[in-house]
Amino acid sequence: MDRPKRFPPGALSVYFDALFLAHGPQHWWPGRTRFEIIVGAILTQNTAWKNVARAIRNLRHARLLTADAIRRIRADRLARLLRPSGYFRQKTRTLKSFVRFLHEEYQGSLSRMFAAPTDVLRAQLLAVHGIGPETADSILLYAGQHPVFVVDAYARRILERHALLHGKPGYDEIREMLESSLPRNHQLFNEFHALIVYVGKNYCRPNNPRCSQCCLSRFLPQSSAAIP
DNA sequence: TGCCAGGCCGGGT
DNA sequence: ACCCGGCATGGC
Repeated sequence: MDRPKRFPPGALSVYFDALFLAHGPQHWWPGRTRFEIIVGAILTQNTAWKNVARAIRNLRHARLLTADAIRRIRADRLARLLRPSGYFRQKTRTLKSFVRFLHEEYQGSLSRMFAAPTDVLRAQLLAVHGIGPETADSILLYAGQHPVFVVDAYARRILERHALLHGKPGYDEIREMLESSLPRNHQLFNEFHALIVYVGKNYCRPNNPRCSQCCLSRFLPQSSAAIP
């Protein structure tokens, strides 16, 4: 069992500084409460945020942005409200599963839940139907301030574009590479992931020649900076 | 008009 | 251990 692979020393820190200087703080995650952040993390699975915002607005108007309210509401009514976010039957089931878990394991208390050790809570979240690695880590980081790096499609694409991933690393391998190449600081992981999403949305898109804007290659040794 | 968006699961090799 | 189809809506 060897040490996780790492990125070139210092490269990620310099990249982060450049992104932050260029684009400023992103104030993530969008959401007024921890529970709303969790709901957003579930609803945004493979879905444009604009659609998620609609569904969250529906929940807010129906006063359903608490775990207890979601636990008590009928599934068919919840599903109607979630409709704009897509996959609404799946997401109804996932939300219901999460609040049941929260109720049974932590008496419905997010404070108690987030007081659990990161690795324990991560495993528990992954056991909830509909919550996978990215959703679990988004919940841990953005709602709970646990220091985990969220690996999403944007992060993967940017790293692949710059030939920083060798072979076909899985989610956890990429996450460990990122976490072990940076100070383990939840505020850094928060801002870094948010900036990656910003750059991914605006520049580093498939077939976009302006992908040079995502800049990562400028901060790497020539040997690892080859862009496909 | 098709293609895509801040994934995840289950069944098949 | 991978690979794939299904899940669904709204925007560009």
